[in-house]
Amino acid sequence: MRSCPNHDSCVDAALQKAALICQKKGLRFTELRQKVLEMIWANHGPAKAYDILDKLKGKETSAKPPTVYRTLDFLLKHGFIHRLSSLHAYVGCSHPLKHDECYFLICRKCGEIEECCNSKLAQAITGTTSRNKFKPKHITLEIEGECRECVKTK
Amino acid sequence: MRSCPNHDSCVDAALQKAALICQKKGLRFTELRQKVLEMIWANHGPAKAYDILDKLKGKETSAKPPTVYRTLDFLLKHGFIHRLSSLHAYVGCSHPLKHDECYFLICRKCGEIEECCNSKLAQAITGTTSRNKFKPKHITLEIEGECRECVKTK
DNA sequence: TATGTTATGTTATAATATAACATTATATTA
DNA sequence: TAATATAATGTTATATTATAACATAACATA
Repeated sequence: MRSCPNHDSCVDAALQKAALICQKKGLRFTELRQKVLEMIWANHGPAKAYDILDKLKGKETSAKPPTVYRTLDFLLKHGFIHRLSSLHAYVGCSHPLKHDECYFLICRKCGEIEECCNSKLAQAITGTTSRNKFKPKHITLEIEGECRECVKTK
Repeated sequence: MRSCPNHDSCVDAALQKAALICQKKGLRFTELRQKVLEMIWANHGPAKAYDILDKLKGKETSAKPPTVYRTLDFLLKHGFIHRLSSLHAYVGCSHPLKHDECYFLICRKCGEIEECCNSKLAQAITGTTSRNKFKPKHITLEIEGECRECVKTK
């Protein structure tokens, strides 16, 4: 992980945050959900549903696609992860509860994904939609390219 | 089509534009490519690959998935259509050649898609990426919600 | 402990997309 | 114009992503 020298603490933080939020909201943070969230947080890159499935199978269970997709739905619904449409993949959310709309910088080279929550950008989007009298419900903004580090090491 | 009183001319314009560009660039605008582009332009909503496939089959051919996907690739590559990641669908581009990055307002209710090329928005995105020293290669911005018309007719 | 609710298991299949190789059509140039 | 190269399409097979539908198990609450 380029951005985090101690990734374990990164994962722990995410899991603890999720546990806390679940507690507050009266949601059940089951072992399965924990495991899947942890797998997604295994790195800051995109996690694919069927890779998660394979890992789950490896661990013990007779996991099947619905096992994974239902768990992903739960995690998505409560803002613990995001779905990256352009990649058919999922990534952990670093600030669940704060806000819904997140934008992503996706590095083609190292695969790292940076969440990027920029108020100017948010404003520009709102500006566009309101000028069009369009009522936004969900925004997908995924910017694919080369990250800071990878640009350096051409 | 809410936005175009005479949609036929809309389709014709798109096809003519494409034909012209192909000619200039020395690309072959084959019958298949024309047909597929026309099908995508059949409305201003998202066109799905397998729906196109079905229509093609209906027409005559022994069309198969690669037939469609290869044609879509061609149309995408040369900017005649856009892919909407969040919908697994494709939509005609109303100004091929002008620029690469287009943003989309996707109406949940009527399904209409508006291309929306806003320089402020483009600037905001560039601002964000450059602040992050991120070199963007491809931008996916899809805003799902309710369009002007559908908001009215609640 | 009975009951409703939520979560998970299970089977099957739908929907989206590509790999790999064969054939046909077109363009080029000898 | 025939030979050759290139681009387009045909064909078979399969990979990848995702959901429907129904069964069972776990948990929360009365």
